[in-house]
Amino acid sequence: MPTSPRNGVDKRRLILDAAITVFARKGFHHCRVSDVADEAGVAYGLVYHYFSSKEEILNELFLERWQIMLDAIAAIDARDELPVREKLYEVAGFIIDSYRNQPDLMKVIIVEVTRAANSFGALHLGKIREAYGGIAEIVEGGRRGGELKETISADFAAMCFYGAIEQLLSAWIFDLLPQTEAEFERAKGLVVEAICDGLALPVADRPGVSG
Amino acid sequence: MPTSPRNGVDKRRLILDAAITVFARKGFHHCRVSDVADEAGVAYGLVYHYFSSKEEILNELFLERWQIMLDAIAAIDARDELPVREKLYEVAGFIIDSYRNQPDLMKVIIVEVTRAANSFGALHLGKIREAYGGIAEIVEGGRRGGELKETISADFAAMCFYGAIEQLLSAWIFDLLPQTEAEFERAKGLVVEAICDGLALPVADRPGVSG
DNA sequence: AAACTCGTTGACTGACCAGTCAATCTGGCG
DNA sequence: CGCCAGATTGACTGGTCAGTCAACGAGTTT
Repeated sequence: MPTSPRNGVDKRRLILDAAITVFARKGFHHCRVSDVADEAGVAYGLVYHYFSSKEEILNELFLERWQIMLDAIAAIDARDELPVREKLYEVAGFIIDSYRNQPDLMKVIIVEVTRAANSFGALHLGKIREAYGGIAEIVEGGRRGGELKETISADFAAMCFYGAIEQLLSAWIFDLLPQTEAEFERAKGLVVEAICDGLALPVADRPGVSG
Repeated sequence: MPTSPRNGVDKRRLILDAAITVFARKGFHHCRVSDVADEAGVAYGLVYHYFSSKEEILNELFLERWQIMLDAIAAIDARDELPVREKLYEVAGFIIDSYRNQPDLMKVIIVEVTRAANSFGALHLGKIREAYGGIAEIVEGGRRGGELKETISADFAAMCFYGAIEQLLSAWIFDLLPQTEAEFERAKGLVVEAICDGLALPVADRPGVSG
């Protein structure tokens, strides 16, 4: 797996970045390896010098980014001084910022990997499960601390939380929701509020029936 | 678009059902049209007698099922006597039962269509948007009736709700959660509780600090 | 029974494309 | 310089597969 750049340019990185663009634009299955090579401004064969197959490129993109997220989740959970709600806010914030900074990459990961895990190896399923697990850890901490209720299992709660975030990203990816800086920031708080406090108005606050 | 069966058997239906099985097992992109034909016990060419392309089969499967769901959501929303919470329970129940009764079909729809809407025409995006819209209508009704809070928009709330459910199905599809009758039933209530009441323990109920 | 309709068959083709490979280039080193 | 290692090139191949099509067959009509 050679990595040393001939001149100042890391061609391997160039190919990975080109793949992000191309996979995001045309979809993994609808693009050719030559599209990636062209986008990278590199000869067709060079792609196979650095990667053993088209799928390995996708693999690499996924694993690289996913690991960063797993580490971030673990780091957030380790900050014992934070209340759960803020930990969850940090997690939502991290994922949303990931999309803000690298929308194409996140699009590829969500559209081509996260929901297509059957086409790929069990490797990815394991990694995805780890993310659930990390969030579940945070929830578990909140339950132990008496901040979260016990009626909903940590795993189930983590799933709802992650599901809401992924749906949010999907909505952005498919242009069903506006993508402005303000919206990104607002969404962080909203998703935490929705999941932590729920949608229901507390009975005490409800208007009288004759209202 | 011919439909009349030669003998008692509707070959078109046979092909559609075979496609569900094959798409679910190998994935849309990783199976051949001949796999579908074989599974249906039908000649290769007959597939093209009833459908103009491989994609049209997937189209048909998606639209057929999705429309049923859209109608169900609208029907649930129309039952004015129900409180929002029960409407949402009905929606969650409908989708979960859809998976219980036709796991392969739901797997295909979620894995190949719902999250891959970029590969397909805007037709599907519109339909998916309609589902969000239908749920948002229900939420909107709940807000008008003073049952749900106003701080979270109906669209955003609908997205969280649908996202949680889809993540739940995904977890079943990829075998990350047990799939028993009891689990299916329990999940219906849990997802509504999580989304309506949230995960947080009301402050009043929290144990004392010196607990 | 001849003619017609249309469901049904499966071999075939034409295009596409992932992956290979032999040749070429470039820079470093003795 | 002469040689080597590794980066880079792009034409080529081998296999795959979606979609076509000419022929066949089983009812139906006249």
